Amino acid sequence: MTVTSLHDPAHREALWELESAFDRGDLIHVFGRCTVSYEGRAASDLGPGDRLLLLKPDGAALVHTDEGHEPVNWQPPGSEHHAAVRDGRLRVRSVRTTPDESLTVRFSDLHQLSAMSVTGGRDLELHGSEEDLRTRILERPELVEAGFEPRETERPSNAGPMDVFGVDADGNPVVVELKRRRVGPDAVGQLARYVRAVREELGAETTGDGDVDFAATGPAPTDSDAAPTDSDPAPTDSDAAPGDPDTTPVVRGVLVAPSITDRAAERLADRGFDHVALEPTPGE
Amino acid sequence: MTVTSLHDPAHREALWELESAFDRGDLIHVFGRCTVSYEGRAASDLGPGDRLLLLKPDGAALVHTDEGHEPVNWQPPGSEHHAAVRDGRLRVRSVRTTPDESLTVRFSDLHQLSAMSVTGGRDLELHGSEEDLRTRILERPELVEAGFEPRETERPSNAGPMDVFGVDADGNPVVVELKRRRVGPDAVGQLARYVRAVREELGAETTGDGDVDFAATGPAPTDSDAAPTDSDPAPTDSDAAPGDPDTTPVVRGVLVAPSITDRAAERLADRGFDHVALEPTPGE
DNA sequence: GAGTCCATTTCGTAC
DNA sequence: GTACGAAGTGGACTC
Repeated sequence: MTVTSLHDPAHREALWELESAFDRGDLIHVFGRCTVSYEGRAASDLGPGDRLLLLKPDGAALVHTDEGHEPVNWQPPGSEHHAAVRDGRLRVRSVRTTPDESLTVRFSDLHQLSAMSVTGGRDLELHGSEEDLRTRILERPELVEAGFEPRETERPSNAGPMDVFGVDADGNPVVVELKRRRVGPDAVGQLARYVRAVREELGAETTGDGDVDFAATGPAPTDSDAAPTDSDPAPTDSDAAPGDPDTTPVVRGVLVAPSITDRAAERLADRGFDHVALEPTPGE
Repeated sequence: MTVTSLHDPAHREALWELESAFDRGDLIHVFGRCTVSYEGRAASDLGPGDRLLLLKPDGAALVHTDEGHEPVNWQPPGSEHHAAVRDGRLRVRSVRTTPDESLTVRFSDLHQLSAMSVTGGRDLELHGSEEDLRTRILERPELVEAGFEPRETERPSNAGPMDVFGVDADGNPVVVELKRRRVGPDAVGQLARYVRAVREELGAETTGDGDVDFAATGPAPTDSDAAPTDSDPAPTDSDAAPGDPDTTPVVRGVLVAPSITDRAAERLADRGFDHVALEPTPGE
């Protein structure tokens, strides 16, 4: 028997079944009229209504109405479920710590209670993620631009790890930020942080260590010193190449995403960065 | 009768019940062994296992395993549910457009099917959100700092709407960014965009329109956003009146959040912005 | 519709 | 545990 189901159970009857379902590690479904209150990172109250309460053996609790993708209230995995009868009514409380949070469901009517034993795979194979985009680029770097050579992924920096780090055809360092979908200005800010970190590194260290031979200048000039590539003959507003090429470390920023918003494009242009339109998987 | 429940139904029996439950607008729960496949913005496959499929009358579909807060697969509200029997097995498909996406659940075994009619409130009263923090500040501006005067909320700008805009005791414009919880460097970037936008506005328009009388500087230099660097040696806060007070519009940035990460603090200092530690609701 | 930003985001992962 | 970023993010709201 993999499913135990009670129809319109008495509250105390439901309590017994709940307790034993907790012990069995079942997935539990309680449908009935209830109020819900939550207190923790925030606080909330929900008046009377019919809802579905899902209690998982890993501690997760979900309260669903008949609308929406998201549960109206919930408790994350790792919580502890407790059931009791107070004033003749079933009360289910799910509690966790760090942060201290508790979810309380008070039932006035119980329509159905089911306890289900669950077996089988939980691993999802997902395609089209940012990781797929990275793989695609590492296998075909020319999709970024002709002559691009990836050198590192998740390269650490003061601003955190950057998605892909490499060099262009001219040997200039290139920071690549990947997004699996259309992006707004925030992604440009993220890219800018990484580029800035690399510029500071090169400016500070003044070392051409490793196989990438960068000349070093003083601290990176104000900005907008990205190098125009041949294929990109006019970065909208780069007051290009002011100083001696020999002493100019050009750290470029490239945002790879299927598309970008206008505002993102502006910000990208401000910084002298490039956008490469690319999807995580080769469409069709 | 608010609940219809079938125990170990035949697949065709389940199909009939599903169809009529769709018609009734019921909340539907199907528990059984199944495989799941999704295709749309991304694509995924899930091997055989016991799962709970929740079908809502608004078009939402959720596939839950016995673990996790998040459904392993889903379809958002607005989708259309279709059920059929293929090769003697129940197949449920949920489809939507814009973007084109479909979720397919193929059952090999049906353990239980329930259809529930749902009535009652769905409105949640939530406390402790960013909006509560804004309300708190508008009612007690001194929590930001002595002499602070809020002038506008959701003030529009080139960089989007800023949470709170006002002036400090010296009449300097202040951009306030609110966060209900501890924040990282991204929030500083967001604040910086707004401050930059206001600076450009003041620089560009050179008009003291409205009741706030700001003088104007030249337009912000090319970058000024990502390059605090050397030329901008950490005006820790209110580097008050360096030049002629008459021609110096000091646009300040204030991040209001319960706490911030180290990196965020660095970035904040770089920009010369301030942090005010404040919770959405008065503690206790 | 697209753009922008909040969220009790959740989730994974590295430090 | 904290920090940081991805997500089929979802959801609300504006333009």
